[in-house]
This record gives sequence, structure tokens and C-alpha cells, in this order.
Amino acid sequence: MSKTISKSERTKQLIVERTAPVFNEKGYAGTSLSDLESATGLTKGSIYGNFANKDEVALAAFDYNFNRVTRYIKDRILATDHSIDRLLVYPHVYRDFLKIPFLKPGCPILNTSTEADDTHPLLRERVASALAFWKTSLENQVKRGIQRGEIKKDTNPTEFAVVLISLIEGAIMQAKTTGKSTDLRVAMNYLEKLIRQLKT
Amino acid sequence: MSKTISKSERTKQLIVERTAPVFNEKGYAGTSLSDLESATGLTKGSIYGNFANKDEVALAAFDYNFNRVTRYIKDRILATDHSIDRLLVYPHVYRDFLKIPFLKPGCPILNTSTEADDTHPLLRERVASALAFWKTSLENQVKRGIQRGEIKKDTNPTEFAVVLISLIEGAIMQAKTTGKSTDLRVAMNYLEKLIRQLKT
DNA sequence: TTTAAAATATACCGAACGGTATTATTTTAT
DNA sequence: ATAAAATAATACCGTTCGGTATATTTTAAA
Repeated sequence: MSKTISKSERTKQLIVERTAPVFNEKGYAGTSLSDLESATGLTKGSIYGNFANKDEVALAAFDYNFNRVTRYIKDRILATDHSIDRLLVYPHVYRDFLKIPFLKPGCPILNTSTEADDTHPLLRERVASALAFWKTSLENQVKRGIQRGEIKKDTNPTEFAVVLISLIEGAIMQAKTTGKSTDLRVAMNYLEKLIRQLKT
Repeated sequence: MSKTISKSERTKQLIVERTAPVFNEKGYAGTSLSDLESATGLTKGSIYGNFANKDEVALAAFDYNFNRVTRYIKDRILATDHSIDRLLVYPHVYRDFLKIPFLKPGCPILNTSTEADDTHPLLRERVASALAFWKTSLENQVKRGIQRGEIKKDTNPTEFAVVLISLIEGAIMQAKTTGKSTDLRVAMNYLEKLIRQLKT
């Protein structure tokens, strides 16, 4: 099927892969074109032959970073069956968040959101979509659990989703600031208790 | 006592007051010297006569922003007596977070943390101190409540502090990203329930 | 194998960056 | 009132910024 991948498509992909970690670590304003050059080993001319401007690279980089986390979580969720176990994937993964190499610079949603919310409408919009996707996915997991009789019927899917996201993102912020994952573990232990209480 | 406030001290204060909101909105890397000029109405020469460099202005601006939030909360806490009521100040204040003018650009801790954690050691250190102060203060409030018999004895002060901070910061991030405070309210309603459950 | 097209590198643009030496102007203390 | 000292404005520094026109190389089709 996909026998022919054009050269430009390959370099485009390379640019995104190599620059995505830089954008996640340094932020949009903090990442310069020369950063992009040294990350890719390409020149400005080459990068701008594949992307219209810095914005487009940043947007593609965010998508790449977000998809990577999403895939990481999804793989682990699909490896389990019971709804409670599926939800437990979150505290289990995020407990060791800082040990996952490609997530050292933090959560792309959190990093990008705080920088872009008041300054970069396009990027903010991407983050908003990512967040909405995550939230809906969580709500659906809860609903699935209720239908299957694995999760208490009076559970509020939206409240659970918002609380889970808040706990994770808030705890990551604390861990990144202190440099220790103590608080992250405390928060994830709490989240785990919370999830187990949902069990019928 | 403080009859003589030197001119330089006054302008120093003016620079901090005027630039603090800019730093909170645009971030450290996103705020330029010309931004500082237009925010203060002063020239570079004047600003650099009072501060050694951009870093020092940014550090002072962060302290200013953090103290402002802290004072805002503290005033409301000291106006109540019962430990549960004191803790309830947090969800009550942060529910309307985005409506408080000087907090429109978001929480200074959250904004500064995500930008500085991997890029700006001095600034990161300031945020770490601010966060530690907040956490300790929360733990002490819980301990006070236990001593007074107002809060259940088996309450874990550290866990409560970490969870409260996570819920607040995580929910702010969501609200800032979506532009709506719906999720912030959901999270604060949950936090309120959580606090009421601590009551003896 | 030749050749046109596509992709990349080179060399450069004006603007904005953070920062500073010097000059002009206020304050302040006498 | 005045001189010294403190403060602010001006004018400028070299560097880096994001971006681009042009030249060169690489790729793929004929």
C-alpha cells in the first residue's frame, strides 16, 4: 500500500520527531530556529522548504507529542479488560511519569497549555482539542464500566474525568517543580483509592 | 518609621508592579525588554539602573505575583475560624478564579513552573519555595483542625495538601485551555465535598 | 544516461533581541 | 541656592531572531 513515501514526507517526519522533544522542553517562544537546526541537523532553508513557518512545526510537534502519550496509555488500557483495571492504568503509568524518557520534560498538554493560553490561539486550540479528546475518552470508559456492571451506577463520568485529569496534571506540575516524584506518588495513591471505590 | 522611601525604591516597586502581570501572561522567554518598557513607561536605561538584568526583574515579578495571591487567600482565611471553613476558602476562591482580574492570566505558580522547570534554574527554585510554603501551610491547617477536634484524626495532612493543590492547579489548566470555567467548577465542587468529609 | 523537478544548502535580509556607556536631568543634602 | 549624587534618557553595541531569494545537490522519470 504505502510503498512510496516521498523524500519530503520522510524529512518532514524527521523534523517533527527531532524537534518535538525540544518544543516540549523549551516551549514555543523558547525554541529558536537555530534550535530546530541543531536538533534536526538540517538548515533553515531545508526546514522552511517543508514547513511554512515556525508555527507549523510547533503545531505538528505538539500533535506528535500528544499522540505519543496517547498511544502509550492506549496500549496499556487495551491489554486489560475490567473497567476498574483500565482506569487504574492512569495512576500506574503516571506514578513513574518522570522515569519515562520521552516524558522527562513533562506532559505536552500541561506545558503547551500554560504557555499558549493567552499568547498563541492556534496552539491553544490544539491543546483544547487534545484535552477534550482525553476527557471524552475517560467519560466513555466510565460509562462502559457502568453498562458492564463493573462501576457503580451513581458515578458521575464528567466529574470523574475532570478530577482524574486535575490530579494528574497538578501532581506533575508539583513533581516537575520540586524535582522529586514524592508528591506525584502521593497523588497517584489517592487516585488509585478513588478508582477502587468506584467498583461495584 | 519608614518616612524616607528613596526614589529608586519607588521606581523599583513600580517596575515590579507593572511588569508582573506581563510576565505572568507572556512568560519569561515571551516577555521582551521592550515589553517592560511599554508596561512601565520607562526606558531600558532606567530599568537597568534599578535591576541588573531581565532575570532579576522576572524573579521580583514572580514574588510579587505569588504574594498577591497568598495575601488574597490569607485575608479570607483569617476572616473565618472553624478549620473546615478555612479550608473551604480554597474552593470558594478558585471557583471564580478567572473572574478575579489580576488572576486572568492564570496562577503564577502554574505558569512559571511549566516554563522554568527545565530551562531556568533560579526561577524554578523560586517556584519550588512558593509551592513548599503553600503545602506546609495547608498541612498546618489540617493539623490545627485535628488538634481542635474539628477535623477527623485519621486525616493525612500531606495527602490532603497534595490533592488540594493538584485539583486546583489541574483544574485551572483545563479552564484556561477551554476558556470556560465549567471544569473548574466541577473540580471545586468535588474539592468542597472532600473537605466537608473531613469534618468530625 | 540524460534531464527536469524536487529537495536542500548557502548567503543574506531587516527587525528585534538583551545589554551598556555616555549624556542629560532630577533629587537630595548642605 | 547650589553642588554633589542619584536617577533616568539617549544612542548605540554585537548578536540572534524569524524568514527568504538564490544556488546547488539529490532524486526520480524518460
